[in-house]
Amino acid sequence: MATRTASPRKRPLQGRSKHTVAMILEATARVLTSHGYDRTTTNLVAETAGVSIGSLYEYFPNKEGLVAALASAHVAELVARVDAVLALPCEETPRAVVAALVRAGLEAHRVAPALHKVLVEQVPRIGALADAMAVSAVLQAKIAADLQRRAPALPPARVRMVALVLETCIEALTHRAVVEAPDWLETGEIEREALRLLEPYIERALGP
Amino acid sequence: MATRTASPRKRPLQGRSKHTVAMILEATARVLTSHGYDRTTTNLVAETAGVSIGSLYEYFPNKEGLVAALASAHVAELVARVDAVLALPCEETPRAVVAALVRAGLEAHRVAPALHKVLVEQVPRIGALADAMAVSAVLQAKIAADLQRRAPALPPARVRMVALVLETCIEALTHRAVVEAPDWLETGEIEREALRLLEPYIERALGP
DNA sequence: CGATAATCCGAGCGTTTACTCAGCTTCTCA
DNA sequence: TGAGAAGCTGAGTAAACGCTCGGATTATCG
Repeated sequence: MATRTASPRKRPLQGRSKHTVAMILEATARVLTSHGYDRTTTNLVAETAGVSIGSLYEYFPNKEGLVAALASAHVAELVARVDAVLALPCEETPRAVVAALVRAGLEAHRVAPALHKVLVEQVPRIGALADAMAVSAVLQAKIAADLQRRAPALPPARVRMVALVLETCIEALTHRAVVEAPDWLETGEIEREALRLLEPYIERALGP
Repeated sequence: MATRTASPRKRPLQGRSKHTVAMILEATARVLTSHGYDRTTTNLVAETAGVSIGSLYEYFPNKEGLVAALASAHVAELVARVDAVLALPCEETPRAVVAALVRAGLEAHRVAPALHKVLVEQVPRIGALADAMAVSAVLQAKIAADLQRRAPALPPARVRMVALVLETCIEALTHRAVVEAPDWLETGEIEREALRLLEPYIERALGP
């Protein structure tokens, strides 16, 4: 079983192996959503991808590595979206920024709700997976920095708390929508309600 | 491995066996917090409890059963606390009810934050565990019913949405505090901030 | 073309671990 | 007090599954 800490593996150089890696990741996502984390075996992933188990282990150190790759792709996308929002000009009202953050969180989960559900509910947050899935701290720091920039007068401790609340609620509402009612992701109902919750909060927190 | 669906086992009748079961559950909690879910083996639990593995399987159908017992105890406590809050007289303001709900959520997690952290982060929500850990829907229904009682004029769909937001945010903030800053559970800082967020929201939602 | 590197293959090894069972000990109660 | 019920024991079983390894196949390039 081993569970070694993600040892370095061969990197795909030729187009052939790049394709193989892509197939493996795609298969991982498919197996994960259809079988769940526990019943996802490396052999099944390889078979589903149409490659041999040996090839799989050329590029991924272990089962964790497969899932971590998917998770960090998602995390990277989310971070990118948030960065884009926080690059908005300083003149934007806090409401607008919050609205954009909510939208960013929701957009990032529209792609593959079923996969996200498995990731959230079944994948144990330990080892490499823990790091891969620990976005919240990063996002909170980014949001806090941005808030501080827009409201320099506020004490940093206060800003951090507000960032925590914002990030926590956006993530929670997004995930609830993903796991309990994917429809609401489409209709935008969750988005509207999140704003009803967070806009007054941010106005009071930053405003006079 | 099997993973059969929680088959019925012997129930502890004499005081001796009741004590054994208690020891096993206590050991489960200890091993869970110190080793994590994956590294929690039934043999280790039995050893830690000071009983034989055979005795363990007299009372618990499988590994899931152990964890499910802990989880549903926690869930039962939480539900009881929420029920107590919702039994408050109708004259109470919505703010007061929300404050009480926040407090209930936080109180229920003060007992064993480390255990809750493992339960939330590492235990896969599948099979028996899924049921055991699916409180949110139940709580939302209870909260919705109460809100409707206090504001009969509101459309049911709207009430359900508000209940979802309330329950989601309380749980999320509570869990964040548990896993990221158990201190804030004690200081009451999280509680105050949660109210700053939720009181304006509920007033607008129920009010004129 | 020949040589070297990159890629791919898949049977099977070794370990882990949930769980059983046959027999022993302790309790209950008529 | 003794017979049956309840409880306890722990070495052993069986099966799952992650992962390796020796070797075949294909690409790259002088």
